[in-house]
This record gives sequence, C-alpha cells and structure tokens, in this order.
Amino acid sequence: MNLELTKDTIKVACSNCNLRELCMPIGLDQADMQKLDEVVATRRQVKQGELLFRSGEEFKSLFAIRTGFFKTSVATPEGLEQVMGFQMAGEIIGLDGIVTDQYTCNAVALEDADVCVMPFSNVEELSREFPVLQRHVHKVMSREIVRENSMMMMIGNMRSEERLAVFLLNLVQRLHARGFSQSEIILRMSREDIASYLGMKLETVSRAFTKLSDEGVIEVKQRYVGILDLQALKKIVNPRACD
Amino acid sequence: MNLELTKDTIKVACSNCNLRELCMPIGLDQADMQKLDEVVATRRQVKQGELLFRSGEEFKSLFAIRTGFFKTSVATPEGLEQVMGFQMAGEIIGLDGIVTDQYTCNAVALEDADVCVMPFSNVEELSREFPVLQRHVHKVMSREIVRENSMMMMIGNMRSEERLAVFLLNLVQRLHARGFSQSEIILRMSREDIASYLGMKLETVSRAFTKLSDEGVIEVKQRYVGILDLQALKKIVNPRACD
DNA sequence: AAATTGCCTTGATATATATCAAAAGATATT
DNA sequence: AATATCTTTTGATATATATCAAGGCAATTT
Repeated sequence: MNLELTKDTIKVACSNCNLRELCMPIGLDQADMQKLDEVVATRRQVKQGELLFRSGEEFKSLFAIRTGFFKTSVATPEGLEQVMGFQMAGEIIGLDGIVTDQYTCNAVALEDADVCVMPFSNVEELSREFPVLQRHVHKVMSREIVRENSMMMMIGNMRSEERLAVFLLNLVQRLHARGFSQSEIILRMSREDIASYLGMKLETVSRAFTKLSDEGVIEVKQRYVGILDLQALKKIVNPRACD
Repeated sequence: MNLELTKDTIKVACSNCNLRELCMPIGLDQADMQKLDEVVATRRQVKQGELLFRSGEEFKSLFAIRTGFFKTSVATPEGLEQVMGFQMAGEIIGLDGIVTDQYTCNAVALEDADVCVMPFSNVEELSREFPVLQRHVHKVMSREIVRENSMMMMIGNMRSEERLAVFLLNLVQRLHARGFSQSEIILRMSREDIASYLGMKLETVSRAFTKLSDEGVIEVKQRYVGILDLQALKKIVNPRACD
C-alpha cells in the first residue's frame, strides 16, 4: 500500500479506533479486523472552513469522519448553494463520487476535522475478500438512499416547524449515539445552512426556532439548542403517535 | 441455485437480453457474461396495479425491470402517499431494502411488467468474483444517491413550473435512451402521483401543465405529452444556459 | 344510450412561506 | 474601547401554492 506520511497524514488502525462500531462491520475477530485496517490509507486533517473535496474533483476515496463535522452541498444553476447533508463522526462521505468518478458535492468542514482516507480501490479489494465488509459497504450506501428518501418526504410534505423538529430530533439522536447529550445541541451550521437543507429560507428557520422556543419546546441561545420537551417535539412531527 | 419455475417465473439469460447495456456492466466477454447470468434467479411478471414488493416486507432480492413501469412510494405518518420515484426498463429497484433487510418502499407496477429477480446473495457472491460487476453495483447505488440529491435540490429550490419541466425532460431523456421518441410521452402515472413526486398538489401540477401548454412549449392531451419546444423547456429549468 | 366512476381542469379564496427592510446581537478588527 | 462585519431576529408586505368547490371529459358499466 502506498503510505505517504506527512505532518497532515497520520496512520491509525481501525482495529484500535473507538469509532469502529460506527464505521466498521460488527462481529469481526481480531485477525480479520487487522486485515481490514488496510482500507484506510492515511488520515487527513481538515481545518474549519476548508474543503475535503469539491464538486468535479476526481473521485479516488471515501472518507470516514473521525472527528469534526461536515456539510455537503452543491451549487444550483442560479449560483445558490443547496445543502445535501451534515455528517459527523463515524459517518462516510464521498459516496456520490462513485457513479461518475467525480465528486458531485462539495464537502466543507464546519469544525476542525480528522478523516480516514479510504481509497475506493482498497474498499473494493477488501470487500471481495471479506463478505462482511462487502455487506457493510452495501448497507452504508443503502442507508444513504433511505435517508434521502425521507428527506424528500419531509421537504415535500411537512411545514416549516415540522421540518425543524425533524432536523433537531435527528441531530440529537445521532449525537446521543456518539455519547453526547440527548437534550442539548451546539449547532455547527448557520441558519442559512439549515434553511437550505430543509428547503426553506433563513428567516423562516429563524421564525420556526422562535416559535418552538415560545412554545417552551426548546431553548435557543445562538447556536445552542436545549430540548426542553422531547415528547412535544416528537408530537409536532407526528401528532398521532405519542411515543 | 434454487430455481423454482411456475407460470409466473421464466428464466432468461442476461447474456442474450437486449437490455444488458442498461443493466449489466459493459465490456464483458462472452464467457464472463454467461457466468453473470447466474445473478438472475427467475423472472416475475407483475400486472398493472400489483405490488412487486411492499414496505416492511423482508428484503431478499433486487429487481431489474425488463418491461413495464413502476412507481415506488412510502406512506407518510398522516397516511398520505409520498412517491419516491418512477422506474422503467433497465433500472434496478429494491436498493432501499439492503440496510434494514426490509424494503422501505412499496413498488407498484403502473403497467404490466416483467422483472428479473436477483437474489441479493447472488449479487454479492458474484460481485466478489467479478470486480466489474462489483463496480457496477456500486455505481448503480451511487447513481441513486446522486439522483435523490438532485431531487432534493429541485424540490427545495424550484417553482412548480420548473419542477414539471425537469420532470418531463428527465422522462423523455430516459425514454429516448430506450429507443422511444424524444418528443412524445405517454404518462404512466396520474397527476396526483406526479404531484407527490414533485412535492406539490395535483391541482398545481394541472395548472403547470396548462401553463406550459398555453406557452406553446408542450402539448397535453390527457396522459399524452408532446414536447413542442425542447429549448424552451430547458430554458425554463435553467434560463442562463441556452444549450 | 344513459349512468356511474375516476381523473383532470378551472375558479375563488386562504394561507404558509418568501421577500424586502431594518434593527439587534454577536464576533472580529483596528 | 470603538468600529466594522457578519449573523440572527423581527416586522410588514407580497406571492406562490394549497385548499375548497364545482364542472368537464373519458372510460366503463348497466
């Protein structure tokens, strides 16, 4: 494997990574796990505001986020930015590049980040050898398809307040799965980013925040969001089911 | 391979299929092609209005459409239907089922259809043996991710007329790639289906049709749509570029 | 042929969100 | 500390689309 070490690229082993439950297939023995360490060629650091990859750039690798927070987006024909998603530790980005051998998105770090570079040739090679990795890769891609399905549903059917509620619920759920609070969020993205992601305008996002805040469902102070009433938030999304 | 033949299931070889350029990897020799015939276990016929699979059903197989036209959709919490896509000959459906081992969509035939049943275990097994198939599967999934990206962009940013224009352009383009007219479409779906897919209401779709028709860009007679001015239709989507 | 049904179109009105504009808070700069 | 810059909030108004309601058109049934 071509392993070039610079000050920006530090090799780490997936087998020792505390995120392996998120990134890697489960149920591997130590020996296999060590073989799978080879998917990752290098690590790369991305400072806040910097691009991990840009639309049109040649696709070579998938990236597993170790730390940090990313935004993926594309430019619309009119020159606006459409946010496609927000990604955090343990998540894989770059899947959009496979089909045309070019990334279609820009991926920008919303906070200092550290990613594992997984050359796609490594992924494919090891996938052939390890069915469990193969299955894992397929699931990761399928999950992204399903996620986008539900985004389409949301943008097509929900009102602004509901969309914001879904957005916040999804964020806390993912953060909580990573050991963070299930009731507090520090937003890494601007209101404008949220607006684009949810298919609305930033003013509408702001008003939706204010509304939820006035209703006592959440507490908002800049980019801090506290979930005061989780049930109420869920009820906004789905008034029927009161789980 | 478990190959049960009933009156509904007829085995065919991909190597002789006239859709192989759409479904299968390109650049295979005859021998490899015949090996890959094994991805397809059986064929299945689906009558208009019938389901190929339903949400919640156990995921076993992907399906390659040989003939016919499908709609995939999910039910919203409020009991409405959200259309996720329309699929035609040469396209693969069922990818959403991989992640949870259950299909998340309903797939209903909008006209009598004939599909190749590809047990996912076959797909994975042969993918390990044939890197070119492996790559193909990855591209198919990545393409779906990118397609949904652009749907999100469209629903989030475009106005009703633009959305309808994109929809029609996409349809003719795909139909033309399959040897059909590049200026005439027989819509297989209702106005309501289109509305759901595009994130609008059926009345709005109807008005958008009328508008485009009044402007002389298209000709509409029920489910027949004639493209009278392709350039104008493209210009509605992207006023800047006049390609 | 008349009647039923389903789908589509059209019209009138309501409403959610966008747009335009300004002020208020933060953050960074000098 | 004061100034400038950027982000967010809030208000007033405009507008695109949704909603409600009725009528038209085709296909199917009786």
